[in-house]
Amino acid sequence: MTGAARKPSKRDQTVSDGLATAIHEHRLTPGMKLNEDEVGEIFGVSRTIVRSALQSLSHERLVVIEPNRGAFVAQPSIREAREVFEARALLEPRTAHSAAIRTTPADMDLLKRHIDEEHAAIDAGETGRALRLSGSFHIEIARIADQATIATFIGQLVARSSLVIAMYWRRRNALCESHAHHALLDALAAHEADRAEELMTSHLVDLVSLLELTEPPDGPTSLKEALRTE
Amino acid sequence: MTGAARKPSKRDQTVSDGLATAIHEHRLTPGMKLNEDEVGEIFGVSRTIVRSALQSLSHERLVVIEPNRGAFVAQPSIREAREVFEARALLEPRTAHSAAIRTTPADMDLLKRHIDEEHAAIDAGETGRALRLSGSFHIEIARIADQATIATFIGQLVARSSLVIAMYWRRRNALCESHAHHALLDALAAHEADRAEELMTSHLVDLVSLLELTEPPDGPTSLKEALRTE
DNA sequence: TCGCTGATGATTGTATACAATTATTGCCAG
DNA sequence: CTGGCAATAATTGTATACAATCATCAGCGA
Repeated sequence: MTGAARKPSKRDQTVSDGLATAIHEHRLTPGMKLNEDEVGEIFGVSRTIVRSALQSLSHERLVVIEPNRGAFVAQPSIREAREVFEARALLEPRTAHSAAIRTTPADMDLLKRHIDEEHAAIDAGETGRALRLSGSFHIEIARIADQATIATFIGQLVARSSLVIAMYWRRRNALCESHAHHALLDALAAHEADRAEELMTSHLVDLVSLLELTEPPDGPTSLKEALRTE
Repeated sequence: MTGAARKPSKRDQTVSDGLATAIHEHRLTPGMKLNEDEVGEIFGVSRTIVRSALQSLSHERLVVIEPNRGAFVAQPSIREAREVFEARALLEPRTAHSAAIRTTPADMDLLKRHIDEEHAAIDAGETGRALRLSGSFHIEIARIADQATIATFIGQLVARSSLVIAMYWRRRNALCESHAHHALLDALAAHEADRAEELMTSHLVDLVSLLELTEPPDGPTSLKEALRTE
């Protein structure tokens, strides 16, 4: 349930969802090459479908397509990383505000279950899954705010954040942010919109502070990529 | 120069730019069917390219792809229309703020020339072109703000606004908004960030006020569309 | 006349074949 | 042994062919 959007005829969606999930869970890491034949064989579809899915992901900036060279998992620059979180800082707090006003008991149940899953994933050591769920939490809030357009943007930003985290999050001391999510949950439950807004703001600030956006990113995945002059 | 983004191998871009421009200029109106063979023949490319371009436009919500039925110019609902301008209200004022701080003389020249072109188009009665240029003005400001990520979002919103205007702008008494753009220009030139922010806010409010978002939209383009039960 | 059903035609969905481009490897001159 | 170059292989870009789905309409029966 990443994003309820257009419908490029189902099979494209399967492939791009599969790839997107793998990226969210850091199983596909920045810079990796996505060979069309290979991907096609994995999902049991032809290159036509794969190309369609890759273009879709490229539009969301999860993948970069270099003409005649192929598709690669995106490697957001430090600047891009900053921009992504600046955009989130612009969109998410107000969205949390709106969400706090509209949160229904059903929404609360969903969010609670979400956090539980997140904890379970952390306890089970499935950091990849935990990370993806952590992002979904933000998307869920955007959905509750009932602003589909903004929710779409936030969805894209969360997805890109996953790449940023993969590249710039050096200190991997477990996702300590679950506390922040809990606090947000409380504010939403109490319909305290202003508090929710503030909590979201500081939560995002915290996230950025956990990144190391002053140094160049990790070395590339493969030697080839390392020695490319681009 | 609508958007400097990914590069799906040049030819897709040509087609999708062509279609997008036509939509911006209201030569393609909401609900129109975009037949793949037809479009392909017009641009001299195969359906492969056309489909790629259509998917791209569908991702930006300018086009809606209905599985097994084809691609149509999007018909934003009243709700979508509101959301688009709410999102703009969230993004553009702060962007104008940033832009005011960073505007260079070169930027000013560009914006001035832009406004001149806009006026020329209005005087020449080319309302379509005027409308497109009016949108580009906003995009230009986002570019000046030097936030590529947010600029991309604004670009999409401006594009969708064009559809909203096509559907909901009943009173077509010339684009009187050029005054607002002039005022913005002045604020940018003077680096008065706060004023630029306020001007942008009120400009967007004005724009929305010119729309009629209380009634259902215009009748469909063709009888077929009219009688569809969707 | 109205409504249903089945055949026909048009359009989209997918796979595959071929062309163009890029990457790799082996070879030879220096 | 090194560096450049040419041949080969691998991969992407595009067009086309075929399959699947949907729209249209004629024909039939009520």
